[in-house]
Amino acid sequence: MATIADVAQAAGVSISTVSYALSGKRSITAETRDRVLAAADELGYLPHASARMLAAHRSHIIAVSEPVHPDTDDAAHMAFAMQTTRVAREHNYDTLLLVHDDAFEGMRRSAATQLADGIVVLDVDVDDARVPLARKLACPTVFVGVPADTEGLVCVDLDFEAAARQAVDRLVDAGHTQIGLISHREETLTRGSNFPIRFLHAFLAQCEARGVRHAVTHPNGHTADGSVRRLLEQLPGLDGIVLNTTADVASSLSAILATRGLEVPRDVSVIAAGVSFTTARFAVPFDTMPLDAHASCTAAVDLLVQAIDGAEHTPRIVLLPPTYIDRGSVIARATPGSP
Amino acid sequence: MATIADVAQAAGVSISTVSYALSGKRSITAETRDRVLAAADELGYLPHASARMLAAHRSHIIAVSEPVHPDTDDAAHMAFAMQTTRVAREHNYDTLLLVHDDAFEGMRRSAATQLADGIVVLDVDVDDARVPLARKLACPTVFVGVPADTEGLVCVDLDFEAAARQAVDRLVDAGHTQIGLISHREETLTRGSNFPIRFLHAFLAQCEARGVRHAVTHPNGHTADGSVRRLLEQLPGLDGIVLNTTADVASSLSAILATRGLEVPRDVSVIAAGVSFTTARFAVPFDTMPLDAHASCTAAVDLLVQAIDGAEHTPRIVLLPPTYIDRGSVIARATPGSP
DNA sequence: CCGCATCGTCGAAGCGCTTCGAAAGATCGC
DNA sequence: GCGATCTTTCGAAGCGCTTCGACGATGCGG
Repeated sequence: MATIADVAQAAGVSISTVSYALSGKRSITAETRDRVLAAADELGYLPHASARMLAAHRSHIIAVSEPVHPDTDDAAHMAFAMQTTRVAREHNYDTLLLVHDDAFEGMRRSAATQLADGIVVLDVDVDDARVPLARKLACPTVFVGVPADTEGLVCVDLDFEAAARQAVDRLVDAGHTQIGLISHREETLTRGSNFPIRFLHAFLAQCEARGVRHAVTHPNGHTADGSVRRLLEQLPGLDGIVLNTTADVASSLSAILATRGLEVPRDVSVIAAGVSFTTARFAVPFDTMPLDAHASCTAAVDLLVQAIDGAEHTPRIVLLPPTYIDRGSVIARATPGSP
Repeated sequence: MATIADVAQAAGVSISTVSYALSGKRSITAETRDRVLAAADELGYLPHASARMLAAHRSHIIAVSEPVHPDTDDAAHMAFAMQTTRVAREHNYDTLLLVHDDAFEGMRRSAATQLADGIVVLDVDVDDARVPLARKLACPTVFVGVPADTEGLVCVDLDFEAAARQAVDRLVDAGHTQIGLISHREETLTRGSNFPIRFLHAFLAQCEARGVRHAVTHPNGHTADGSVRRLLEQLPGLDGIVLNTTADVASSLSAILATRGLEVPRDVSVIAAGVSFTTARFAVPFDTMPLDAHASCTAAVDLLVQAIDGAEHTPRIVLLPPTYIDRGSVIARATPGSP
């Protein structure tokens, strides 16, 4: 491998001149620069990565922490990791993949050894162990997803409130008249993230605004059993359900509706909004408004690179507009009075 | 961040003593070593990654080249990348993820800058551009999958011949009497990889050995159209099909059989063997014997780490025993004469 | 025509670690 | 009891790069 010294010799200049000619950090005569560039090209010179890292105090590597939660599916994981990698390359960063147990331990390691300049935390849990870790790491970190306690963090996530409004609008526009929201469990609302609460409030507000009958329920177990019962008590003519809940509750919904002779979408339309799991593999796939991998990873990497480059890295939550994915679980209802 | 000098000072020894105490590369008195370890622990010392890389001429990073071919699905990609990462960690290596275009360019870059100590090439194409690249890179490389020209390469792949034999055995054991093989296109056999040929020979040999009627056909387009016609001409009572072909031909099979009133598995059983794509999402999912991510990535990383550590890295093809994945496309046939 | 910027280039000092050779003690045989 | 040998530790030389300060050369105004 050619070193910078080889290039310097070939171009008849000093090592520092080569460095400046290649980095452009000091002015160099055009003629000299061309000679250096030609020599570098000739020799196929590429700077030795670790030497550069050591001297420049910068690795140009971003760590991607990706535990593989059973809730999310592999294809979704891949999409996020890949997007992060793709965007990172555009900023001239490589990505180190940290999976499973190493998603946690690797964060500590790559930060402490200064292997990574920054960290992107994927597949964030409400009560994620990587949150306190990130706080004490002294390494720029961006979360894709919002945990319960966001104190001091930079997070990118779906705009929950917009998702709630859009879900209500979809149903109302399609002629639904009685809409139920299956939210998170009570405990989650009280001691967990404030995002389920914000979703809930936006849902209520939008239902009021559109003048549609509605009801809200919180599951008490891991199925939608009680929730469906309570919704039907309040809204006997229930024809639309919005899900902003956990994967197990959501996946049980179709079967539970079936026990009451209700079928999706024939009798009830369903939209899963602001959920982090995929609904594609459900027996009946639901329309959903997920966190978009492309948009969120682009935003996350942009924020991270800014932070690494010393621009501001103040704690904040960046909310991205939802994208609606139609899987056929919402159909138009004849409005009362129509044929 | 604490440096080795801090540890040395705290332990009251020289820098080199700390280095040797931590690496174990020279003998150090137990008492001294304990003092050093205690000091390192106390200070939370972890060696600076790039300094170590530079001095030791080793990055402890493995690059994972993963273009994302449309043929393979995302979940499969993820499985391979993750397994590679997991196994690499067990050897104390981190993985750099190179995707899309960068799967190629990144290989060159990470090898030339000595960012990576070795490369794992995933999702290998028959005629893969990364093959000639790997040859001139002077960086240990292992392919997971077998390209057409394997000259000078280290590859890990499925044992095609065993897969062919096992496919025939399955069908014969389940009472099938007329088995057809849909192989690759003629051109592929003549100028491409020799693995389709080896599969074909093993298929023929096993059919002879089991004394079952059989026929072979090569598709001429991108569907199984002509192949099915030719097979039925030679075997009017065709009841089993083995696929060792491309994704597009395989995915067209069910529909083409349907035009002749044949249904899988009611009338014809199907096994896809030694194919690199997934059949899980086909309208009718086929039983398959794919390259196992866990086994192949483990083997690949083991080989790679050996090569990096200076043990032998002689070109070779490592073939792994196939695993049968049952998706219900093979059912038992009543043998002639049975009720 | 001299002093003072300005510009382009160079030399050298690190960055934090590994590793070689050697020094200093300890141990042993004769 | 003294040289030979072995053990344990140290000092210093890099690894290949970035970057700071300095230096000679040029251009300018007074």
